[in-house]
Amino acid sequence: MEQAVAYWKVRGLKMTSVRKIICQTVFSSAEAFDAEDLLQRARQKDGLISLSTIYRTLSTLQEAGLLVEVEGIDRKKCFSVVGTQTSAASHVVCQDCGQVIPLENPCLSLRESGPAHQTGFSPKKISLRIEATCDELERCGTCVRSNKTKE
Amino acid sequence: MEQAVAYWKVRGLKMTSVRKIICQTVFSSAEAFDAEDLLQRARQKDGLISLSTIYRTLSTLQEAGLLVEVEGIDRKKCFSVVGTQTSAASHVVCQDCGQVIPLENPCLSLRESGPAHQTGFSPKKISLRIEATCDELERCGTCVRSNKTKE
DNA sequence: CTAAATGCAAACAGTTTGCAGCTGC
DNA sequence: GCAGCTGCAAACTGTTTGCATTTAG
Repeated sequence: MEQAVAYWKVRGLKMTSVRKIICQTVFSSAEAFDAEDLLQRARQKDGLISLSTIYRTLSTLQEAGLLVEVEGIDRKKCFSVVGTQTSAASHVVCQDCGQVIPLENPCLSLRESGPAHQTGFSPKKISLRIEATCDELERCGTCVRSNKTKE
Repeated sequence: MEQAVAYWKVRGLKMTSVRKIICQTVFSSAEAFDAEDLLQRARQKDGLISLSTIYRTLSTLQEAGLLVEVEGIDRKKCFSVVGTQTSAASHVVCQDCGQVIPLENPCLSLRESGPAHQTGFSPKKISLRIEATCDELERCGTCVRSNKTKE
């Protein structure tokens, strides 16, 4: 969050009230979210925020390296907050509820960049995407996560 | 190729001339391709083939487990022929020329399904996507692959 | 006061779908 | 001959963009 502010300040960009709200919402997310989700949640604080602003803000946060993009189950762009990882990210994408859960995977980059290098490429972003079904749904008929009692 | 024929036969579907052409084209591809690429190439054999048929055929080949989907650099759906791999696939996606190159990565699934399992999910598809830049382009100013002297 | 940010509506791109006619079996 | 396939054009969906207006610094 402070990093986002810093990023904007450095580039001579403005910290507006809308951006503040979006940032607060973004950085309090445990899972990945798509633009629509974020709009929903941000509008609870300011009902006028528009989708385009959401997209624009997500772009800059991504450029700032504070978010990574993941493809959701329905091909939507999803975003998740990056921790300390450099350029590699792992996510589980649930086929049942569509939820996208970040996974710790500290050595992914180390492990996987080698082979790519050997084929004549320099890896820039590595992402592991695991599409999966929810065990709980399988057992109980409902998936706790699908009711989005989140945050 | 024979597998595709078999798949259709089993399901009571037809082997048409259009499908034959599309299959030939698909299964002679060294790299991943998107619908447009495939249309291009298939039309060299039959100038009337339509995009919708391409999409529809790609879908069934994917259902048949003969193709996997990868996200291209421009967010297009790309497809690559699966070898013997089960449910895991690795690709390098070149940021420079957009080409998508399949990577051998025999143990990916073994290595990566564990952690997902522990979080309460059963992995169904695992895909490793490495977005990279082309070393050659970096050195020489042109990327051999970008002129698509392929196949 | 000026450059940047916003909301809105319109534009876009890739993909999917409905339908009338054609084709394999 | 009937189920399934095809091409076309139209519909869709998520995302991006142009523009007139507002706002931070």
